[in-house]
Amino acid sequence: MARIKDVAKEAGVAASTVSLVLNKKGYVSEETRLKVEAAVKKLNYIPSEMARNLSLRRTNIIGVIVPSIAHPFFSELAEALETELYSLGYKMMLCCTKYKENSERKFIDMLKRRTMDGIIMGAHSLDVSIYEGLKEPIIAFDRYLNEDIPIVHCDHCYGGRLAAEAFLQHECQHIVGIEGYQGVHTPANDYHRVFHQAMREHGVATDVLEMPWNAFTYEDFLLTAEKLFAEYHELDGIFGSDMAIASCMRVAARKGYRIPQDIRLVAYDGTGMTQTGIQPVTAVRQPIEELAALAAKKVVNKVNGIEDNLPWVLKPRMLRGETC
Amino acid sequence: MARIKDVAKEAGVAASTVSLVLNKKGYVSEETRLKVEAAVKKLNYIPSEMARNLSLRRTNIIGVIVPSIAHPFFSELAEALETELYSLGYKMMLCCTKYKENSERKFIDMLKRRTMDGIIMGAHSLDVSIYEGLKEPIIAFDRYLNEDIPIVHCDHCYGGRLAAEAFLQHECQHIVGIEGYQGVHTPANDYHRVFHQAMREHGVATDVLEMPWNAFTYEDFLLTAEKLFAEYHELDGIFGSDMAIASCMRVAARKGYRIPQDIRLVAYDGTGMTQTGIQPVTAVRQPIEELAALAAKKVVNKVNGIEDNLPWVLKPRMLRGETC
DNA sequence: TTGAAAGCGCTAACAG
DNA sequence: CTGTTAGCGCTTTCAA
Repeated sequence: MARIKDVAKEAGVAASTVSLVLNKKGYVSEETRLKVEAAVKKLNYIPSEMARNLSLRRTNIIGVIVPSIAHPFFSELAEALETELYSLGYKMMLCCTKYKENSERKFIDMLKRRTMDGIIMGAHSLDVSIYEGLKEPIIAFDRYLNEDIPIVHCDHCYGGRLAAEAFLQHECQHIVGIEGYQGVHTPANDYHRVFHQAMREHGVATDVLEMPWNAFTYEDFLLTAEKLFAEYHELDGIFGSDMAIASCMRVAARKGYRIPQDIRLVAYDGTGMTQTGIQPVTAVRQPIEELAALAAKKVVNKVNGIEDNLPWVLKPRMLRGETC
Repeated sequence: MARIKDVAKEAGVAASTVSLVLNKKGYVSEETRLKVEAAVKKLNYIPSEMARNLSLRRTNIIGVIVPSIAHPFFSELAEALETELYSLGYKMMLCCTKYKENSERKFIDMLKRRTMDGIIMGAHSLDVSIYEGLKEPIIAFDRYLNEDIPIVHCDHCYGGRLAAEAFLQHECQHIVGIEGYQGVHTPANDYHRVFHQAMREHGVATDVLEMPWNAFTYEDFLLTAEKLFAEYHELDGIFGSDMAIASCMRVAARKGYRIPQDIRLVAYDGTGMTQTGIQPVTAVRQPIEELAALAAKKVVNKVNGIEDNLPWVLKPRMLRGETC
């Protein structure tokens, strides 16, 4: 492996000059530039990023922490984040916490070790104490971590209202909401709160089925759907995340319910999966790409000590489907 | 930020001794160990990974290149890869090539710059020349890159036969296969080849609809499904990837086809999405977790110069659904 | 416009 | 068992 020294020797200049040429900094005469470029080509020189990182004290890596990536919401989010970070000159290191005891803490350790320059944190932490006093650049995605950590999220109150409006156009009597584990402190809890309140105001009965913590697989959701239909017999509406609704459709169909005649369904998230399959689902769509772009820009700005006045909250919108 | 020097001074020892303690290497007396540990705690010392990387010439990062992560197959794959890599002591850097011109080449450049120690390459490259003469550790996932790059993949010939058997239990006359862009050199092309051959041998007519290159979004698949039903009117069977089949279900339902009475569907991949929704899909399931574990182990072994005799090819299995 | 020299913060021979 | 020394390969003052 050729090093910068070798290139310098080959070109008959100093290493620092090679550095200047490579990074297009300072003033270098055309002549020496050409000599250096020729030497680079001849030796097939490729600078070591590790050395560069150490010298510059930055890696241009942003860590992204999510519970799971095998989940439509997080997979669309991760894709958008990666694309946006890439266009900002950063690479994305991914951590899925779901199956890994303590991995969240280890990831925060990496941040302190400067393995990455900053973090976008979207996992469902129960123990938020590890974020206390953290000086490194970090942005929360749809999670409350602490007062000092800014948080990018969707306007879930508005989302809850959209869902309520969809149901209120029909004559539902009893709607069950499938919620994530309530021990997680997230703005997303708002959409259920607002939804149930709106339904109550209109005299519609609602119930809540809470998912276990960190349950994100198809199996988890199918089990929950089974439980829901076993527990509630009079229901005529279900409100929950895309995965929850997809699983309920499966169980409802098996039990002979017709959708939407017997039972109405509204999904929250509105990822691509709601728009394929036999019946496209009526869904509240979170603006995933825009949220990701925002989070990426904000964390990069933070890394570079730039203040911005980008918004923190973006509005969802309704996707009209055939299930409500 | 405290450095190893500061810790050494605080503990009254040399930096190298601190290093030994931190990395649990060599022999260090209990007494000095305690002194060092106390100093570490007192100064709140966290070693810099960049310096470590430079010194060791390794980052413990594995790059994973896929076309898109917002796609059920790749998202399940990425999750499994990340989990496996994590358990082997590696971090995963992700690159989605779909929307990024030239990003594949840039990623290979990073490998040469030693930004990461190795790569698992699963994107749909058209230009395979960038892999020629590559000395760095790289494993291909379901892609032919060149003679020197080993490739982990599913036994697609067997998968094609499984799909054929599913259809042959019924009386199909005309089956259309939705295929990926054939310009990509991948073992996955085998399953269609084997499938069509088997159908021909049993006197069943088949046709092929080819997707454009790098088309992986829900919209891409919905367009293809529309095209399929516009082009073929007599069809009574469709074979394609999970996403293709999900989209066809949508269009078929809209056109009034009953599934499976009027039209039979078999999906290839068998990701979680096939098992939710109104009708669970009959699918050939690739052993994603096992493939990922294999690819991860192999790339790590390659990074460490270890020869292994782990298998390269794993068999898929049939998931019985309601669509065929 | 260029070069010498001093880091960046850690690891690893090697000597004692 | 511990300290000295010499890197790892690049960047960046600062002088010339």
